[in-house]
Amino acid sequence: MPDKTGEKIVTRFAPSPTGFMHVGGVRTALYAYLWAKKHQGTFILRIEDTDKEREVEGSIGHIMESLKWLGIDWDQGPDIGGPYASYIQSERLDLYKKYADILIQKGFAYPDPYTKEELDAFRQKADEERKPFLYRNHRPETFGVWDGTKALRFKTPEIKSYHWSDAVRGELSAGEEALDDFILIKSDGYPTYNFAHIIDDLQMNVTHIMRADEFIASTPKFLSLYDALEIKPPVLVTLPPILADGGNKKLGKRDGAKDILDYKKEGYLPDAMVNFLALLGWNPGGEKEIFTKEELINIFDISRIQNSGAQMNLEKLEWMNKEHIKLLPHEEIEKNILAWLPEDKKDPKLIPVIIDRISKWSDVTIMCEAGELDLFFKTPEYDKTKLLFKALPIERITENLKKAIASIEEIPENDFNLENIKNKLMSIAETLESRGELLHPVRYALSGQDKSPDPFIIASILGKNETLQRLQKAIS
RNA sequence: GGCCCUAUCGUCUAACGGUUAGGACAUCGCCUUUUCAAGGCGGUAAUCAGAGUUCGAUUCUCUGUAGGGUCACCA
Repeated sequence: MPDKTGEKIVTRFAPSPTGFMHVGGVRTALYAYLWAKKHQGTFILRIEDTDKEREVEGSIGHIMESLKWLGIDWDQGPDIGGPYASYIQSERLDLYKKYADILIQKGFAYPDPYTKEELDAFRQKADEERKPFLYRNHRPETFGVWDGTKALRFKTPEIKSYHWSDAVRGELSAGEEALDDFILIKSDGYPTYNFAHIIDDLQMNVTHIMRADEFIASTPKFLSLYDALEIKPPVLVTLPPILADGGNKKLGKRDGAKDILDYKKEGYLPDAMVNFLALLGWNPGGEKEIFTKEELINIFDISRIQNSGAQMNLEKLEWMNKEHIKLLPHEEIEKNILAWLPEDKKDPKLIPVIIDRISKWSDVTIMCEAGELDLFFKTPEYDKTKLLFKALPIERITENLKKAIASIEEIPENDFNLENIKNKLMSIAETLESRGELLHPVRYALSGQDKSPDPFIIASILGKNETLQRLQKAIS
């Protein structure tokens, strides 16, 4: 491995600016980042904007914002520059032209004489014959000088079966059918991904290419180009696909893959997202599952990346986010809950009832919208028959409630806290046949709801005065 | 159709020839101060199928099956 020979590890994330980023892209970026950082190497952000048709305005900013949110910081990139600037492919056209000329000189590139219609006809014929379409079957005998108005094709030097090694998948191979004369430079002057990424990785000294497994099929084409250029390819690190939640289809934008920043909007923690994505397709082998970003950098290892696809699992993400919330200092948790509470409910006293009921910050909003906190702000209207506990007569319940009122009145205003309320109420409840016959009516009288936090915490939040008023109302 | 990749509980995964096949999420049950949540404890649940190699296969080989990728002037 290059890292053992002292060669500096250089990885890159090279998205095309065609819209938002989803978890698939983010995980590719994350693995590249973790591997570079683990070796004090360099992580590059490069924008592959060679398809002007598909480009979406604002994507680059969006991509950078997404990575920044997650703390995936790049050492070289479009905004901060670096020794190989520019990091935007459309600004590097001269470089591709230079290498295109080299290929032409070597006799490994030629202008494509066909029109789109002719090409489509070839393709259709191959399709009808149930054969793979191979351009090289139609390669012209002789070709003229490339003047830039036609597409420039790569003339595959040798048609053969390729065998190569992948850091994740091991030994891979493909038949000759995988080799073809692909386009290096399009007729609009922009290079294709197939050509540009190889030139860029070469120039930027990239040592490891993290990529999705859809590129396995075109690897022989790349290898053939490396051969023509007489350069050694970087280590290929093929990542397993991320599958849509509940299915076995690869997660993609058409399948409802979400913008990674939507998770931010929903109140997921970046560390939780990083942790979750790191473990989706890789794992360190132990039984520990909660890791900080720094821990991940230390233990990440490409040799333990998974071969097969992994389903995106929202429930596990939520669980993991909750675990990461628990890691936060208490003040931090309170600050966030308060921030997510609507203006009319920003009361620090509510935090104890909220804190265990959320797995992400937006759950605070959901709780509010469901009216779960309303009972703390207005005296509830309720069905008095529900005060009853099991089949006990109303007289017995009233009697219990009176005892509760009496005991609560004994608590001094200044000592009206959770612990004292609990002690007082429990001391009475213990004397009864069942604790429920006191606790249930009290809880219901205070909350007016079938489901609510326990009576002690409700009372402590309501305060002595309001607690007594509600209990009085129940027996009146 | 050609070429290629993949295959352990529902899901994410551990086990790099010998384990009662382990953990986590989810699920189910019980417990804890009534309900809900949280928490604790416990349960159900998997090696795709068939051959072969081997004293012994989840693990190695082959075949089949299933799923996926790819065959663009997209990346």
